[in-house]
Amino acid sequence: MENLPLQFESIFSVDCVIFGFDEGELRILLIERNEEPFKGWFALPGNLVDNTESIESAAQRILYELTSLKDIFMEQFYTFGALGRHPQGRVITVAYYAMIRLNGQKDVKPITDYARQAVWMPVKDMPELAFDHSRIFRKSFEKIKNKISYQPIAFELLPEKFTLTQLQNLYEVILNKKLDKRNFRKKMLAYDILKELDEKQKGVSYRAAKLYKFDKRKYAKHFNKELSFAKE
Amino acid sequence: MENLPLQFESIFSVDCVIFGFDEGELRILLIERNEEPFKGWFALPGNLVDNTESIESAAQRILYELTSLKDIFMEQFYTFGALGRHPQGRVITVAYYAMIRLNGQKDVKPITDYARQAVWMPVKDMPELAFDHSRIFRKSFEKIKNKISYQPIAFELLPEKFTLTQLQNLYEVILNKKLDKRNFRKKMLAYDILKELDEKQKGVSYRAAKLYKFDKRKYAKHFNKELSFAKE
DNA sequence: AATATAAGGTGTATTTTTTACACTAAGCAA
DNA sequence: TTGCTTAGTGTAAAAAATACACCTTATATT
Repeated sequence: MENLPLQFESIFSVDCVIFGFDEGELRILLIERNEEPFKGWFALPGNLVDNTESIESAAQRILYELTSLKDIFMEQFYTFGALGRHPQGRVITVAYYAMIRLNGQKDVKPITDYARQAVWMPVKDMPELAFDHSRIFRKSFEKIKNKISYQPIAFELLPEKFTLTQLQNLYEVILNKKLDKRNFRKKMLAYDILKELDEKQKGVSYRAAKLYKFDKRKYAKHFNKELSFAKE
Repeated sequence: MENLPLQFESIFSVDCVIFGFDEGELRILLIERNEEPFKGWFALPGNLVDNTESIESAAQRILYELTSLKDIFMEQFYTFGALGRHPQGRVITVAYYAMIRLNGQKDVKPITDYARQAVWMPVKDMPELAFDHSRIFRKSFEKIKNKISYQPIAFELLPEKFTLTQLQNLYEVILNKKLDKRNFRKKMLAYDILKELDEKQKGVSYRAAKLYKFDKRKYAKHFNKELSFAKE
């Protein structure tokens, strides 16, 4: 952090891993590149950070330009700076992830013509991505997998009103394992962060389930405390 | 990650938060700056990353130049890129932390003259640091506090042979709370990552305690599995 | 109207983990 | 030998995690 020339330039970028959940499927938001290198490849939405903006606001701006999504809260999870990661030179990228609600369809359309399209790609169908984006994606996935185990972040992916079964499905998809229905419900309800609504599912061809809402206030109360050794 | 000029420059830096534990006290490694800005202030060891080195190796090199420490395994924990963090312009810093063993004294001497000295500063006596380094330090401390709660990383700070009481003291210092002796020992031993030695403490003016060693192989075995929801 | 279908919803017993809690043992020093 | 200081130990109670199976309810089908 020293010996600086009085003026300097920087090449930083941000890349965004945006998770969505739809029809029981976990998806992430990709763009199809319309520029070399990797023209025609899928990539994470990402671009260069200006020297006049914070990294966070760059992430917001870039995500908007490439997908039309606005006001998404993203969390930084790792910075990638290996030497060979961009064919044209040294680029260090700060990676962010977010989990968002796909109410029916969120329109995702690039505003610049620099991405040909933006798509919600099912995680299970992920192609090889441009640059080292596959690696970035894998790291983000580990991150949320880990985080969901001790913090109920999964709500951010669900519609505002959801059933316990939907919630469980989401956990099962992210953790990639079956969970016991009774134990799952017991545990979730014991956390006391769900509000049971007087409403039921509609339009299903079987018995409709009760709907729940996530209760932010209670969540904040409970999940400031930590686990395991810190518990005592 | 696009529209790159064919050549470009970067101003990245790394900052290192190195934890040590000595005489029951948690310390971190600081340098006293010998250059403007913040000449005479204490700061985290850090400097600019060359375009020809990976961030990790830059961290190694810089730590060596400023403190003579070599071959320290550091873990990246956050990237700081707020606009005003360096008075001369935009600098994005990737921050690393490490926990190391202070066998008696590790010599810490700057090799460049760009730091006047390097010191092991007790965490409880920390002065306000240069730039936003106080903030970086606080974030690193939260990180290890959190991590120690589910992974026994504390061993890295202790001498190779240590007593259970020393280990407990360290936990207490990091977590900033008293732990129950019997429960602590029970839990630690139950993890089955300690090797009991046939040796005792020497040179103490009271009953000598048994010495233990950390068993890396067993550690690796146990701590690949995760907690809580992932347990089932 | 009766039946089939598909998911919703519920409880208990067992095991494991966490917590709370206090005294004796050993070694050194005076 | 006595006193001082830390080492070292066990048990009971509470809480949390797990394993496990059937009846209920809404809709669709005949």
